[in-house]
Parts: sequence; structure tokens; C-alpha cells
Amino acid sequence: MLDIKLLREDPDTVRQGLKSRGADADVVDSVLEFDEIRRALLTKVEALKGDRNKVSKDIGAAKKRGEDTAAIQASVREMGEKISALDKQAQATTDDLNAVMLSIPNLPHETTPIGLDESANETIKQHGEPKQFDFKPLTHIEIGDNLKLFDFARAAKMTGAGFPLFMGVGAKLERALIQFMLDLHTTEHGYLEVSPPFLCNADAMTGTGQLPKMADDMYNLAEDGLYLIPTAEVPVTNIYREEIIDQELPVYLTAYTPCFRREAGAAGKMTRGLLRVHQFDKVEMVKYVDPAKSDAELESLLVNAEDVLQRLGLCYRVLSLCSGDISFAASKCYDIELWAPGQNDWLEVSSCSNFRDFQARRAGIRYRDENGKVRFVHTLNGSGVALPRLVVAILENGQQEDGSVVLPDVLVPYMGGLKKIVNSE
RNA sequence: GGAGGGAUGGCUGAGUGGACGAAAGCACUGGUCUUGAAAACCAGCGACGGGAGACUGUCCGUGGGUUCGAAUCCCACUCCCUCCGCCA
Repeated sequence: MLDIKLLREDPDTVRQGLKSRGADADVVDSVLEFDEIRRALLTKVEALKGDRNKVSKDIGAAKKRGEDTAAIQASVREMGEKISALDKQAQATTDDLNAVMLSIPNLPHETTPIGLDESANETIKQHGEPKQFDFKPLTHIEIGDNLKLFDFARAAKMTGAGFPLFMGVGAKLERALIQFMLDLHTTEHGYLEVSPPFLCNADAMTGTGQLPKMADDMYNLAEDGLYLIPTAEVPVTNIYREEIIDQELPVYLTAYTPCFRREAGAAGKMTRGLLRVHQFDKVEMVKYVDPAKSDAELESLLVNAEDVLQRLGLCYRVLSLCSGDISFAASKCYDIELWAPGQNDWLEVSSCSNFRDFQARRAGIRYRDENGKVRFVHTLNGSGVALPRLVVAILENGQQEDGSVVLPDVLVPYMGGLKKIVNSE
């Protein structure tokens, strides 16, 4: 949520920011209108309440003296009716105002490239060179079939398309990668491991910005009022919802969770195999930081995510997403894309975002600054990293002409000493 | 699932219709004292909103209700604890 003071004091900056990301700038006018009405109602009803409080106190005193207060009580009753009518109006206006405020996306950071679609994203670095093969590289689907690493057909039988079933070494590879990444972040990058619930309520989803906008993209258990998490960002960022954090910033947390996404309307493009699935595993990093330091914290978050890929020996590039391509709650976002030879394309495996105080304001996450003043923290998160496409890259980059797959060295201990996946038949 | 108990400020905890935004203690901050610290003593110390300001409103788990007036009474819900049942 944006600071309403910014909309009052500098509406043009807000309009400009919203336009730069292709969002509706007219909401600014709705907000200002509701805000003005609301404040007028508040002033009025609060004056009345002040009067009522005074008179009620007088009644109490008069009764103690044994005086008759019937007439004055009747007049206060009338005031009460006026007050409750005005209160209802004020509440309705506040609800309207909140609904609009919650639907407004974050403003792009001053360093976020301006542009309305992905063509304006900037590639800011590339690590390694796409691997050259002297045979035609297979896709992960073919490799997985040959080596019996996953079974999409049977998964579809029990659930449906887009829910992967990993088998044997494939399942173990999934587990090994999770363990490798958590170990790296907790022992070398300074993160505390947490293991959160995989379902969250609507308040939590609103806090991080999934609701109200993304309601259609989430699996919803209506009977229980719960949603399956689309990312660990939701439970982990909501750990401190409606709190004043009483430990020293920054707080670094990392978590493995499965992620569930309906990917509504995404059918058709990039949906084969593991490229786009409804359930996937991910290791996530979340930071709560001092607002003055969030720019630097985003850079180090990116470095932490890159470290995973460098140790796995993979070729990747980093994009700075433009204003039209960053997510609803983000102010600045880096995407990391892995090179996948079988796809002959780059695959997004990580988004590292700075939300500044956008989520903190929605979720009421605050801290005390050096003067003891309560302020909103800045929140950040980054995938560190998402599993299915990482598996795709490892399989497609590690494949040999004989159909086997050589695993990255760092994974060997996590694979029980296995260096190469071969067909066991 | 059943029975009972509970939810009050950073923490512990008092308060059962009126002077209570809330006793007391702890913690914290400032001061006195001290070479310094501790102790003692004094003072301060919730959040959020409206108003240029004086000032003012809201908040005692959440939402409704009763009342001139609700932390306090009534209803519903949520969460926590204890016991019983069930269960990985």
C-alpha cells in the first residue's frame, strides 16, 4: 500500500509512477475524493463524540448528587443516533478508500527501467556462456523419460496436468537441491531457516499483496478461508504481521516450501514438462531491513541467489525488470534466467525484489528506529531458487551423448556420492 | 469432536457500568547522587487517526448489541491453555 500522504501531497508523482507501469492513474482521484469525504465526516462525528463524552460524564456526576437526569439523557440519546449514522457513513467511506488503496500497485524505484512490457527489461549481466554441444541436445522431457526421473502421465491421472511426479533419482535430485540451497543460505549467507505453513488466510495474502488482485491465480479452500501459498514469501513475510519487530534489523529468513499456482490463462505457452507447473518446490529468502539500506540489501540478495547458480556451474543472466514488468508489490526487481540448451532459451528461476514499505504498510510490520520512533520496515525477497527449471537446466546442461547426465560437483555429497545419472536398465 | 478456563500496554498483571488509555511491578529513557558503576530517589514512558494549532477521536482478541455512558453486561466468532476422545 502506498502512503496516502504521498497521494495528498504529490499526486502527480504518483500518477506518473502508475502510468509508467501501465496502471490506471485515475485511481489517484478516487482516493483523494474518498479521503476528503472521510476526513470531513471524521471531523464532524468526532466533535459530536467529544460533546457526548462530556455530557455523559456530567450525567454521572449529577446522578451521584441525586439529581433527575431524564431530560438530558433523552437529548444525548438523540446525539447517539446522529453519531451512529455518521459513524456508518465514515466507515463505509473508509472501506471504499481502503479498497482502492489496496488495489494500487507499488511505484517503481527510481532505478527501475521505464517501459510497458518485457522488451524494455535490461540485461545487466551474464555469467558464463551458453554451452556448445557436438550433438543435438535433448530436452529435459526426453532426458527424464530416458532416465525415468519423472512421470507426467501418471501424475495427470491422480491430479491433472502441471503437477509433476518425480521418481527415483529425479525425486532425490529435488531433495538434494533443496538441502544444498538451504545449507548454503544458512551457513554462508546468514539466513535463519524457517519451515512455515503451506496454507495462509486472506489477511496474510493481503499483507504481501497477492490479494485482492491475484485471487484467481491461487488455489482457494473456501470452506476454511485458506489459500495454498503461491510462494514462501507469503507465510515468511507475514511472520511479523501487525508487529513492531523487537530484534535488531536486518532479519534474514530462508524457507523451503512447495508453491501452488493456478496459472490461470497461461495454457498453451511453455507448458510442457517442468517449464510451467501448478505445484513446484522453491527455496525462498526474505529480508526485513532498515529503509535506508534496502537498496544495498537487494544487491546482496541478488548475490546470494547468484551464488547458488555459480556453485552449480550454470550459465545465467540477470535482468532488471522494467516498470511495466515488475510485480504488483515490487518497486524494483531482478530476474535471473538460466540457459537451457534443450529449450535453446533462457528460463526464469529467480526474482529478487525490493518492496520498500509497500508490504510493511499493508501488513503493519514496523520497527523502532534509533530515536525509538515506530516506522515501517522495508521488505525484500528473492527465490534462492525455484526448483523445476533449475532441474531442467541441470539435466539439459549436464547431458552426455550417451544419454547420461553428469551432476554438478557440489551436489555429489547430497546425492549420496552419485556423480552421474545413467539409465539403470 | 466433548467439557472447562482464558485473551488488558514491550512483559507480568489489577480492574465486574461513570473521574480508566487503564493500578502495581518489571523493562526502558532522562535526571539527582557517585571518581565511575550499582543501589536509592525523582521524572518520563502505548499505538493509530483528525486538526495550522489549542486540542481532539479511536483502540482492553474480532464483530455485533444493550446503555446517557462499556475493558466491565449480552450475543456470535477467532485464537490460546487444561482435561477427555480420536489420530500421523
